[in-house]
Amino acid sequence: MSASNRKIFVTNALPYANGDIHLGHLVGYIQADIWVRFQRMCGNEVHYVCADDTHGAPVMLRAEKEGLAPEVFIERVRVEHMRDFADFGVAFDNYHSTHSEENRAYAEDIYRRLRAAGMIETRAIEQFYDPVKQMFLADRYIKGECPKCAAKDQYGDSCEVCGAAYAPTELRNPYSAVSGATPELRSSEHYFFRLSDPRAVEFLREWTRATNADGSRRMPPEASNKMREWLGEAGENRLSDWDISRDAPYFGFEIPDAPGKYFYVWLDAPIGYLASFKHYADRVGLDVGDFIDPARAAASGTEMVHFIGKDILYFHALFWPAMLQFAGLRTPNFLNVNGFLTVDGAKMSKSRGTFITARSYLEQKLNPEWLRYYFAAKLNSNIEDLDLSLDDFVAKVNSDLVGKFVNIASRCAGFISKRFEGRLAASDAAALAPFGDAATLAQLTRAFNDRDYSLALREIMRLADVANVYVNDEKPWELAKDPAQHERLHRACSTALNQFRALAILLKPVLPQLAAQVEAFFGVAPFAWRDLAAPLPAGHAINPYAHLMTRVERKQIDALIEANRETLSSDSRSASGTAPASAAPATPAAAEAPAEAASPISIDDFGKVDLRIAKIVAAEHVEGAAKLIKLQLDIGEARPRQVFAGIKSAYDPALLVGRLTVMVANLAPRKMKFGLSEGMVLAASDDTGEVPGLFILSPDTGATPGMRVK
RNA sequence: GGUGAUGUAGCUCAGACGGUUAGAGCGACGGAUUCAUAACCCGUAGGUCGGCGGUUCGAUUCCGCCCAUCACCA
Repeated sequence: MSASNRKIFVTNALPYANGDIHLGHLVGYIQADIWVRFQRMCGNEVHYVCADDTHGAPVMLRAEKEGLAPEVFIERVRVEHMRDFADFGVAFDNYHSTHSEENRAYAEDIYRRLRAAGMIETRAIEQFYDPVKQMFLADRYIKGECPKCAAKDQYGDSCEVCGAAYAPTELRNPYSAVSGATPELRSSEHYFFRLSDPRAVEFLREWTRATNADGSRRMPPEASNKMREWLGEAGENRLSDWDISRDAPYFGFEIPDAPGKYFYVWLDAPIGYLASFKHYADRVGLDVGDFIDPARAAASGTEMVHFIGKDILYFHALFWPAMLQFAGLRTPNFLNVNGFLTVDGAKMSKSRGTFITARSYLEQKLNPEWLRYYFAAKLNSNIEDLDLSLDDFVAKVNSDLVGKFVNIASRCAGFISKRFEGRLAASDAAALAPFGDAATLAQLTRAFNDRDYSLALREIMRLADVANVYVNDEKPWELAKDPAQHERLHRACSTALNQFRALAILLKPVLPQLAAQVEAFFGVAPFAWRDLAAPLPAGHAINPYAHLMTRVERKQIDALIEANRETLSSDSRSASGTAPASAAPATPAAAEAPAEAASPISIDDFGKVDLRIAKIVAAEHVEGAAKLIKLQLDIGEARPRQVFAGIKSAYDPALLVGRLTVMVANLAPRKMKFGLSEGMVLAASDDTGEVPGLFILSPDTGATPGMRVK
């Protein structure tokens, strides 16, 4: 890494707006989030954005099935996705939508530039058409009998029974999966991006092989192998042109100067990275040009890094760089590619209950940081699949995080609080040496930067062992019995706590919530990487220790699996599953009595509370307030209400803007140190403190600001 | 069918540009300890490094074939 600060634009693949976020998605998001947090801790400037990928036939048909306008449907999904990511600590600076004006503008602009560069051509193609539904059908919407083995109800691309692959036109007795009608072949004019153009092939061959200005590679070696395979040898041309248009009806953007033709969802999806970035940059006053104009990006040294799954490598390694290049925009510096998630060595399965949604994980009261740690402990920079072994998950979290890491503070803090008035002594430099060792820190820094988190965590856990051995050798419990050893006790516990502090700093990219608790325990400012340089000095006051993390129990995991198990009869939960989690079967954990309900009140009592749907029109941090976010809430009044909400620990203001929530509108205004608070927003939290987090409420789609809640 | 990746202790994974007794964590077993939400510490057992062949003084590490798993392509 260079000494000067890096300026990095980071994206995660856009999740499709037709289903819940599940643990498989989270691998890539957690991987990217850890990287972003690490870069920021090192003082680098990072802009981290994402968005929902909203266009295409699946969304259109799904919304129709639910009786909603697609715009309404995708907004509902977007809010769910944002909440899932936020709850797992994936802290985007912005979470936008591909169905946005920014994206339309970029898509049209890029298309026009590609057309001007001679990279677009039109061609008539023959495709199945559903005469009842009056739409062209993608391969997956055509079913019929396999031409090889005659198995019934096979999809248009391959047979699940005999494995044969074929074209949809080869199916016997084809029918539309949408309407059941017999499809007819029709011709239609399509628009193509000329990937087979020698200029594109040459560019991609070069782009894959070359490195960035600083000599770093553009993608993992496995990915460039794949690219070579796709591109073929020099002189060879294996690429075919890319069909970027779809006929109406289609949910998407109409192609300029082509009535009735729409951009294929994959054309505008990656452009959504730029759109989300623009949406964010406009808000915070950042100049997008420094990041997307090739000359200016080179001049200012900005980087663009994408985190994607291996299933979409083709789009990001071929189409996307080619699109950017021929539209005169900067190309990515790095594509990080992650593999798929398996559970106990097998593909995620709904019937086995291993298709685990992010929401169900949270509802079973599992700590998101457990999963962040587990994924990090197994992630490296290559494209291999990652296995979530449930027994291993329990063992690793309990042993590493609770048994080793948290235990260090737990076994020493009491002595400092009880005997030394919460103040540290000077530390034993020799015992701290392994934690400040230059070679070790360089290795850890490199491991995080290279996304080799498993290596980093192995090394960090080695250091945790060092700390536990130190405590064992010093035996503070014996020192405590001997008044003559008073100073030695003080020094030993102070040293161990400084060892613990170093570990917490190193773990912060992975465990931001836990690190925040440790920062509060030590009463210090948010940890940065440079804090590793020096321990807390003698005299530093710490706060009383509160237990930092509980253990996972196998029965919690069993309950999670049970909650995700889908039986054949429960088709209320569709394949893409946005069914409310309350539909999950009762489980031991779910059946546990919630906190005692308060004593009954009359309906009149309740009526005194004026609850309103409120739209968050602005949100910002409050200077000097540890817990507060300042919100401007639109409840249909002439002027938005100003409300201070104690939700800073759980929400990023940027992600709140635009959300609907519920507020108490007739609460007496209260003058606070930071200004007048004219109401309160409702949020849920676990009174026992066992489940971390704070959750504000969201109304179902359709509610509008000012509506009364009763 | 083609291409690629993976296959190392019971489990999850490191590692070796070919070279003395192949490593870690977890689990198991034994011991020690009680500060710590039974955590921690010390120790022991466990592997013919997927199979077969080749190159080599020597291969688990290189090459070929085969098997298994996964992915991509057609």
